[in-house]
Amino acid sequence: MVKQRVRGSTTGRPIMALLDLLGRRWVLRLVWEMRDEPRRFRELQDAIGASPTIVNARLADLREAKLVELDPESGYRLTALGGELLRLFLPLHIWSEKWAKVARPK
Amino acid sequence: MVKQRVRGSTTGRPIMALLDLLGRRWVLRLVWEMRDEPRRFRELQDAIGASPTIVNARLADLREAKLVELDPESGYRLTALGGELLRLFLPLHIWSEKWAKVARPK
DNA sequence: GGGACATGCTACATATTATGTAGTAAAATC
DNA sequence: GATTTTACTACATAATATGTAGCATGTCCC
Repeated sequence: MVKQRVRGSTTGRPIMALLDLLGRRWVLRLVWEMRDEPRRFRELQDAIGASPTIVNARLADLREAKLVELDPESGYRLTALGGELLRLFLPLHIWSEKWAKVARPK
Repeated sequence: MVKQRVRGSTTGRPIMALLDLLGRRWVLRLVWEMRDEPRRFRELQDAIGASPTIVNARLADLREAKLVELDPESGYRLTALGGELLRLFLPLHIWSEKWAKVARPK
């Protein structure tokens, strides 16, 4: 699964590449599931309820992006870089509670 | 396109619903393209390079989530709520530059 | 009033991506 | 050496996105 360019972008600007990566199905959920501690492949699979095929593919994307790494001892975990990204996302948790009161998304 | 439940989640927790919405293809890009000013349907379509079918579907998702609204005078724009979400995302812009130096994602 | 244009949006055949289920291979544990 | 746990792959089916064409409404302009 080799791609020559950033999906959906001709600019190659980092923010576009990042939004593209984060916009792939299950990527945000995977990062979220790893927020507290390392998780095993099957744990992640069960937690998000996706097929092993796609869990594996997305973990590969995240590892290539240096956001996630596999520690054989403990499982998949966020890298230092991945941890930084997660911290940027943490405010979403609180905000989502407020948002849920206004909108009821499908 | 009616769904009974939040995709990929049985909990219904707001953060899961939010991550699900933001994880749909083109959603993050669409929000990003509206960051500065309202954009027309075709502008958005051209900017992100997706098909009108899916642009329309994602705009519908975003409108239903009260993050985006259509002003006939100026085009699609972020709601107050959508603006709040965007502000939470702005740090990503700077961070992505740093990230790009370390990882070269496909 | 009639043509040109911009608007949001739909139709639909094709291509891409995800699912669901089964299974492989290697290492650890009993 | 058999069972269990581990990451991961195969592959047929289903869901989703693409690409292209076009519709319907409104406004501008002569």
